[in-house]
Amino acid sequence: MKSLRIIFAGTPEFASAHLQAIIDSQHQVIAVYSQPDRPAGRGQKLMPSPVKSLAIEHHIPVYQPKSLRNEEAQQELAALDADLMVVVAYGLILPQVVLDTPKLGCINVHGSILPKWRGAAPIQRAIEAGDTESGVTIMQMDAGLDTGDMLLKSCCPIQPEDTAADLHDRLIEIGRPALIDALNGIAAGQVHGEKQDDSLACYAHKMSKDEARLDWQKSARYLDCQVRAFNPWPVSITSLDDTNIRVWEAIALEESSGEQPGTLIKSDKDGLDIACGNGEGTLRIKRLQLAGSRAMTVQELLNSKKAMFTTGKQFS
RNA sequence: CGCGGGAUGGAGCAGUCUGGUAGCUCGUCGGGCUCAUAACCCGAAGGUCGUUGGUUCGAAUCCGGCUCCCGCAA
Repeated sequence: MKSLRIIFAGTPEFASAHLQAIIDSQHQVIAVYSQPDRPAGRGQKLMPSPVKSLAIEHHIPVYQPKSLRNEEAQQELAALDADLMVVVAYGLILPQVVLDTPKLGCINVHGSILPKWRGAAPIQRAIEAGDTESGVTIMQMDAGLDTGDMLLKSCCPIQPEDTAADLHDRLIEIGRPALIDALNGIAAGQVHGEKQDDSLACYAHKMSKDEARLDWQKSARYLDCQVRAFNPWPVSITSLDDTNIRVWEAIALEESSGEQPGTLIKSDKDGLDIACGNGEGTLRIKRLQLAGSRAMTVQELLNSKKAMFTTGKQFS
């Protein structure tokens, strides 16, 4: 079977895991594209992306243009003379010129079953929406946002307690072999694209901190999903006594109390039970984090902060 | 030098300002009560107070260096 000369473009860990899979395959990664180093972490130190770090480890040349819209970057890419470009969570828009540059075009690994959840945060939005199934789709890229012809799909269930981190890891597990299958198929000329049905499409908007606050008017069922979708980032928050509390783990209970939404109705080792909107259940917080401290279970926290969580108090 | 909080028995914290040989809640172990218990009662074990220098008669506590953790901001 023919070995493809591949340019890999990606940035976060989801991408680096797929890069590793190609490195371990018979195909050859001739160059890596990743977003420019960004100030990250405390102290705003410049941090290389996971993809860049892995590429350096394997002595693969790294390119970090701010954009692929200018000719200089495009010529640089053309000079690499690649067969195919594999794009995974790169974060830059590829102009048509770039899509046409590699002999076999560009393919993308996307963390959803397209056409559902096109866009930046498919994993998180699927969990937030309460989906019971997810997967990865490998597609031939075109100029639209995740609108290209689908080459291969691999599905998996979403468990009721899955966080975005859990699903992320699972999609990596199924994404790696799927990508290699697709590459082998492409190398053998045996892959055929399938058009997406645009009428079934929906969009997964980028996660933002602004939507992280729990709205106690909403149902327990939804808040349960939100907490899992926002874990590990940006992490749902709520407030008590004017201090922010990050909510790492919570579960919806069926029972409703009739109390005002946001009211703490029970507080013990099992968790903090909080009334939700319109008699729509109760949310039990099981793991949370106060400013300056690590995330911990309610049981641990109550050993010292019992007074902070007396029943009847209002979360906002 | 982006702003800020923190490091104390296995866990979560108090004590630090106003230096004087360590306390709370929980866990663990033993015993008791009970038909029984995750409940209750009695008792016990367990800590070089992150590290390193300094001040002092004496430092968890005051001063300097270092390491690590975390919130904000990105």
